[in-house]
Amino acid sequence: MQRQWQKQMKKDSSTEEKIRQAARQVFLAKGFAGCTSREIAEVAGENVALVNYYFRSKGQLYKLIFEDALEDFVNSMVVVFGSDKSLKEKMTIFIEKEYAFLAKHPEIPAFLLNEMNREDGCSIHSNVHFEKIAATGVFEQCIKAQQEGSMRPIDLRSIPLLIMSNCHYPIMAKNLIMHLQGMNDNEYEENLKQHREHVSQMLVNYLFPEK
Amino acid sequence: MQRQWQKQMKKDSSTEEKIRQAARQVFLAKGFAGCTSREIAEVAGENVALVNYYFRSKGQLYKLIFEDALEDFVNSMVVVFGSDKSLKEKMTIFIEKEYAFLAKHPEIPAFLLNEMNREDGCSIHSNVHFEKIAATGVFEQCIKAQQEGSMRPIDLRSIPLLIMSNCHYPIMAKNLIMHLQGMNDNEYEENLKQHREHVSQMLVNYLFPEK
DNA sequence: ACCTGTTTTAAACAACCATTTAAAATGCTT
DNA sequence: AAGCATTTTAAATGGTTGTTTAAAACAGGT
Repeated sequence: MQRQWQKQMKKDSSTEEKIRQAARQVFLAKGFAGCTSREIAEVAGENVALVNYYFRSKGQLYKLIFEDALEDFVNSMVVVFGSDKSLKEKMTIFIEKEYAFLAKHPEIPAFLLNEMNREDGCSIHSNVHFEKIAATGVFEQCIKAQQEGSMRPIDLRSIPLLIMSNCHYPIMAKNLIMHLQGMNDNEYEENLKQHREHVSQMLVNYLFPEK
Repeated sequence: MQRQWQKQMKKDSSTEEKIRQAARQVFLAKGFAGCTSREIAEVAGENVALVNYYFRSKGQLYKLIFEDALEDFVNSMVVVFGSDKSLKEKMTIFIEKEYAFLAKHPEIPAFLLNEMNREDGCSIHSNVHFEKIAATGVFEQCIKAQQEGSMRPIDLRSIPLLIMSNCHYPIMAKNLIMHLQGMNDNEYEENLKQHREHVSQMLVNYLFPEK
């Protein structure tokens, strides 16, 4: 007996959803081993047993959150690459959007990265994410640009790495750099704006050399 | 009653040192919350109680390892900056050495970074590390180069960030990138060599523009 | 009001955690 | 060989972990 209005309710404010959101918040902040089921339930304002009632186990819930975060992460790329701009424009826009996205979700890169390094971690068992990016045709666009000579002829696999390095690291390493350089939060955020411009210029200059 | 030869012994193969090394290995691989005292003792091949006997607590031992790793990390920078080469040369050499260092200690960047993001984590309570780098005079060298026009006049705090982003991220994100792009270990390592060249060229081109 | 399936609760569970204890083993000095 | 401090051990401590249980509360249909 399916009651549609109940299913709808689930996606909004049900206990299940409250726990899911609490789990996302806590897992992203502290990682799998760094938190407890009880902590998640507490943040959700619900009983501990409900975590297992709705999600069977802490690990199962974690997998769900991981896939969720990975999807957000990949989607934030796909949007830009799927447009019909030139490669140079796409990259400039992407860097802009990526910095904006990471300002809202600063924990995602480190979360995914750590999870992939965890032994027995949630390895990525399908290439659906890669295909999503490939489906935008951005790789063909690169090959064409390289043939035309407008783009530096480098291994295509190095390009995402160059971009991600310069977008993700400054967010992930905020606390490390801040402390090492004796800055405070405001100073760092201010510096980040300048830094974004340098990253943008540097990458464009390198990948699309003039002459 | 201090027995000097015993103190010497401690630094080599004593139980204390065995535990310290085991702790370093395990902490770097799994983080503080991701492992147990028993696991460390097991790797060291010693009794669990000895962890507390020699280091009082898991947290105390962790702090020791953290400082240790941070020092290695900073030292790997100081060596290069302290030489009497030109800035451009220093940077090229540094990137080379950093990639080599990280090939041997790939877990260090993520370890330090995560620790700095951990609530109640080992924040850096002294600026001795920063001063070690400053003492090489590399910052003055930068200012002079910027005044001469041989170096792009950007905020000095952005320069370490640019370099570290492009040196550390490709190591830290190995598993993530590998899985997303469907590569294997050998392919990634191969790609990394090319990538290092791009990083080197790109940074030099940007920071020391010709004309 | 009663039945029925779902949701929530407090309590209990065994397993494991970091740490402590007290006794045993070890090695050096005399 | 005896004495002594240091080192190592097995066992126990109290607390916390993820998960299960069984009963209670709640809902809608009849």
